[in-house]
Amino acid sequence: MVATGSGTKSGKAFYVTTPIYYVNDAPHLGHAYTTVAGDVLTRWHRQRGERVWFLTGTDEHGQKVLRTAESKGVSPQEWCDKLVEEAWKPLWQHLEIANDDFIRTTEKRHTDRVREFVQDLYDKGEIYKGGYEGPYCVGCEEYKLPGELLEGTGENAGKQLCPIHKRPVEILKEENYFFRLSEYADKLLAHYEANPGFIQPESARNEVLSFVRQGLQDLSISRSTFDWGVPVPWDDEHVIYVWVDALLNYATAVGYNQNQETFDASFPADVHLIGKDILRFHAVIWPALLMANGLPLPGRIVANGWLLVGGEKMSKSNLTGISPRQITSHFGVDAFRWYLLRAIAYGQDGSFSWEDLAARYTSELANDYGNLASRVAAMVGKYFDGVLPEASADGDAEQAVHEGLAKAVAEADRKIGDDVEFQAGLQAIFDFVKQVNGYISEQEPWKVAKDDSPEARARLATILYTAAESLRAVAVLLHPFMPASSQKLWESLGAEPALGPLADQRVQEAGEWGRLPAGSTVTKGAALFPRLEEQPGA
RNA sequence: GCCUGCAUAGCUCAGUCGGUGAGAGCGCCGCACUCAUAAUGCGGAGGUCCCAAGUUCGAGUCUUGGUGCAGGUACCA
Repeated sequence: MVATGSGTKSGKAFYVTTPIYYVNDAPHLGHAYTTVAGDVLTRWHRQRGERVWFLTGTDEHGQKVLRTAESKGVSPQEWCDKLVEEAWKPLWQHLEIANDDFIRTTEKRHTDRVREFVQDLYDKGEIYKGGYEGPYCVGCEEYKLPGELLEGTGENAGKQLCPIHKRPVEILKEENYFFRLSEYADKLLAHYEANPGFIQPESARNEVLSFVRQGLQDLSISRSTFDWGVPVPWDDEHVIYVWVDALLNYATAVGYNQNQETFDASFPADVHLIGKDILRFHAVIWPALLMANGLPLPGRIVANGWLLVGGEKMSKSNLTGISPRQITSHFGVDAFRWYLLRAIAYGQDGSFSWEDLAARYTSELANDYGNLASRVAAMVGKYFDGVLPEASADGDAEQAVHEGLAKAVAEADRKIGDDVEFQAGLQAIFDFVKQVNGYISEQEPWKVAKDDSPEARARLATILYTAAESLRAVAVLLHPFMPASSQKLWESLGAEPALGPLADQRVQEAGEWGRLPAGSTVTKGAALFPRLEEQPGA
């Protein structure tokens, strides 16, 4: 857990969540994608000086976990403990995820509050006991909708068949508790209407709109066929439906019904980051539950797309592809974090490939960015003995760089901090890197260095200061994405003695020209992103 | 089946209200340069804008049909 920004503002924290991941198996690329996005978003806001709360965690109840545990011959709690401690938490640590809390739905701080929340709804008349009767497939172990059934033929003539198992379904009846979701359709639509940015991206919003416009049915929120879950407070025969249990983590983790002060300081979330597979739960059921209990609604739900690996969809049921650690062991954690948000427009589906990562790494990280840092540090060392000189001869070329930086900072802050569009923000930052490379090539400091006249020395000093000061800003802007390499650059520029720790640098001030003082000690360290020659088979 | 969205250079994608010869990055080819991680800068080649018909003075951009792909069609999560 990492400390939040020091620039505490009065009022509510900027509260961001990832989904709590279902611990049926080890984390894969898709989980890492959403979690990295949340980490970058919150790190960005911390560097804006805001108080931030970043929550992630695990969803541990439900039939699937129970079954998996049984098949492994352990209790579900043991199974969850093992995965959380040996797979999930270590991966987030490895990826430098600076979450402020990690909630597990099996924790007492969660389960007690869930029971209270559901009891409240029950007391308010939002929950009623009802029966569900419908066609049930024994093979699938779930109810089917009448519309998806097939007409039987031959020996099954006249019967209806499960579309998957092609076996006759049985009509089963089960008693359940239902939440009056149907009464919230209009209220939800009104909220979507009044808050156009509530669901991002636009395509996700449209899907939710068309779904809710068709009308909503009440939601069964209890299960009685298995017991791995939170018992319904007034009826031990039932456990609370895992999704209701899971969604409530966003409230229970920040002190719902436990610590009003903490709760008010965080809740509701400003941004719920999710994968589009769980859009409906977050954009429909979750707000309805909050409305029913008189709680405020989140700022927005931002859904990311599918990650396609080798042309195949990456999902919880399809674990094909590459593990996060395989990638980081070759390219490093920074490059991994950067690539996910650089290569794919957040919200759209995107393909991940080893080849593309290798190509972008070489071109953008090694050649453009890393090499820029390298050439600048080398020249300050060679021509000024590693002491950053003063810029005393600014001209039009320098002015263009100053303006380019201001523009890059404004664009990046708007795209990343406000719009949750990482790709566009990174684009702005890397366009600036390209501009600085161009500036150096045009100014040809290595030629200016051959002239010993005072005028030439002043020009040379100005060129190198301009380049180094540009890098200072880049280190600040890239820190949320690539903490380790940015820190290396910060040290290489000798920025810390005068400016303080990198994590404390404000994005708002990153574009102010001249922050890195002349006299700073510039050292050329190891390459930020060494070229990777091999093409190891994935 | 029904609903929605997408199909633009080798690859990944941008193309606003329809209008001068269709764009970017990467890759490829050439030139310049040598401070730097054989890096950088400049230039070039490369496209029947999925197919067909239609509206229009004019369509990648609108309409209809077709083909292909993706997603949704609620309580596994």
